Amino acid sequence: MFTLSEENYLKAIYHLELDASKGISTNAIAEKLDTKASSVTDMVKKLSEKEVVIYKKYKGVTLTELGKTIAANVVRKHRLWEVFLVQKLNFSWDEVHDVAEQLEHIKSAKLIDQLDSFLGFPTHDPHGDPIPDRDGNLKTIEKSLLATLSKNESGICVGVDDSSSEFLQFLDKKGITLGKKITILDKEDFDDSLSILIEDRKLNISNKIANNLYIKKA
Amino acid sequence: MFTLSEENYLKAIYHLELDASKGISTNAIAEKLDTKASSVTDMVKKLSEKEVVIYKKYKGVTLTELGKTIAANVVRKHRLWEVFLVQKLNFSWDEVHDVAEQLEHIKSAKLIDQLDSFLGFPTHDPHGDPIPDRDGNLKTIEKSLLATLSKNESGICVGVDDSSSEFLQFLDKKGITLGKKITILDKEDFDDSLSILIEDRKLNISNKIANNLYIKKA
DNA sequence: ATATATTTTTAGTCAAGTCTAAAAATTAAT
DNA sequence: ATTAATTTTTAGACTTGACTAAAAATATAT
Ligand SMILES: [Mn+2]
Ligand SMILES: [Mn+2]
Ligand SMILES: [Mn+2]
Ligand SMILES: [Mn+2]
Repeated sequence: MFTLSEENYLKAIYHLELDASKGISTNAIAEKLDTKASSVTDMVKKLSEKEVVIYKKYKGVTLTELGKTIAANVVRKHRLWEVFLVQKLNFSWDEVHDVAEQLEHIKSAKLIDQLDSFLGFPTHDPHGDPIPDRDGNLKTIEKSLLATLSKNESGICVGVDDSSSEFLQFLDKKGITLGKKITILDKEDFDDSLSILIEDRKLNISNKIANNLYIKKA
Repeated sequence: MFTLSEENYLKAIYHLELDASKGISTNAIAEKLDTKASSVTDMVKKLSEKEVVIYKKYKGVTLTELGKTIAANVVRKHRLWEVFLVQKLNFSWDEVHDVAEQLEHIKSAKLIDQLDSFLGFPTHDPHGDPIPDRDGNLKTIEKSLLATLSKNESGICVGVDDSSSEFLQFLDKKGITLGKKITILDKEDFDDSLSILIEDRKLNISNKIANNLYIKKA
């Protein structure tokens, strides 16, 4: 059994490994968990003892298969709870993360299986992130940052990169939500801003926004 | 903000105060929480610092109004989650307690309000225990132990005293569930066992069982 | 290649929560 | 009213997870 802290470390390493081929550095973990590098070193030794990470001094850390499974399961729980909060309890997508951070540590296999079923076996959370299955596998869909699309290309908005509540609330204000069709009308070379058509409405968005929105090309 | 441990102590004291007029003893709390008296003394001092209990050395402890409110809210969460597990996730009444022990510590006012609403503002949990409202008030219904009813009296089964999973599974096996009508057909002086009619079925039950079942008299 | 900067680890400390063993206070029994 | 038994508190220690400051290792720059 793993403590709340251990689970959070495993999850952090899991997320960091998704876009990093080498071993994960002490500092990277410390930054992600908003803690100190010395604390990370301590914990990483303990996780290594428990055989959920491989750790060589000064060389960074990688998850073992067991570690990966445990981390994926925490992520699975986090995302299923987020779906629950949005679909059943009328939370908006910018309100769910902090509560899910707590709920992801509840221990009960039956609870999570039944929740999954109750929600109709969702494949993605409210931010478009994939939900790992019971074995920790996640099927990623083909998606591109809106900023990488060319003029006249179009697709469906399927996710966000930054899921801070500030960004999500901004999207709400602009009427940008998952599932909507977006077409690039024009790209401005000067500041890389975009003129887009969202459903049937015209909108100008900055490059910063376009770099945080995922589109599944049509 | 209160830690998980502090919440568990407050809840234990809350439950103990329900049937005890004097101050709650260190030992009683230790037994309820399956911990040592010395640990209780330490924690009780801390709770006293935080003004959620009144504590005088060797004199036991009582909850302050603030302490009562916090404890009642934990109980509210515990029982609402139990309802959720049974009504929405198909748990049986003997499976919910341990998971609810974890869920009761999740911190989010919105979560619990929405859950309450989602469940249709239930007044009682799956074991017949009342659910405190947002202010910590609970309306107790008139109920009597089955063992105290006289021959030919009848009523509805509305709760259990012992809610261990062993007892609950025993009741399941005998077909005794909340909401069913029970009539006393006969009482055996020799061993205080009862012959009862449950709905339209005849059943013999021991005094031990009858002392753990609550009936709302017809 | 050597010096400088950065990263990582170690060493020592701390708070929360628990424990055991011993001392002190209270309660019960003679 | 003493003595004996029980309950409660204190004292000291341990574990987890964090921190600061200093030392050691690695990476970068001249
Ligand atoms: Mn989240
Ligand atoms: Mn998410
Ligand atoms: Mn319960
Ligand atoms: Mn209950």
